[in-house]
Amino acid sequence: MGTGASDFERAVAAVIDATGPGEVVTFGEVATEAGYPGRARAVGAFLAHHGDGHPWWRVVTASGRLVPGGEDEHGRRLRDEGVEVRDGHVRRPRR
DNA sequence: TATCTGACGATAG
DNA sequence: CCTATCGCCAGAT
Repeated sequence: MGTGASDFERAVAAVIDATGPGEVVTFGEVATEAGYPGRARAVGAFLAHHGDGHPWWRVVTASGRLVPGGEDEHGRRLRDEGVEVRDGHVRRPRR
């Protein structure tokens, strides 16, 4: 076994799992931090299918936009950690 | 193998 | 703030 998850998924999961409460990161940031710059979409795909078990709610788009279709739950989770959420979007983590 | 889709990113209008 | 377009990659069909 060793072939289950790819290095990409493993690295991405590690970065997301390394985030702390109240901390917000973007998909592109996670990809870059994981060592795979430009794979922001792959990060989203990973969370969409394997996000369970990881603090996926701490990951938002580069514009601070929350998960489309799950803004209510996403925003609720972030607010629960002390993150300022405004109308389905969080204060831009990147300026 | 080709094509489509999508929890992305950036730029342009 | 919005849509449109292009570039990017992984998984599904």
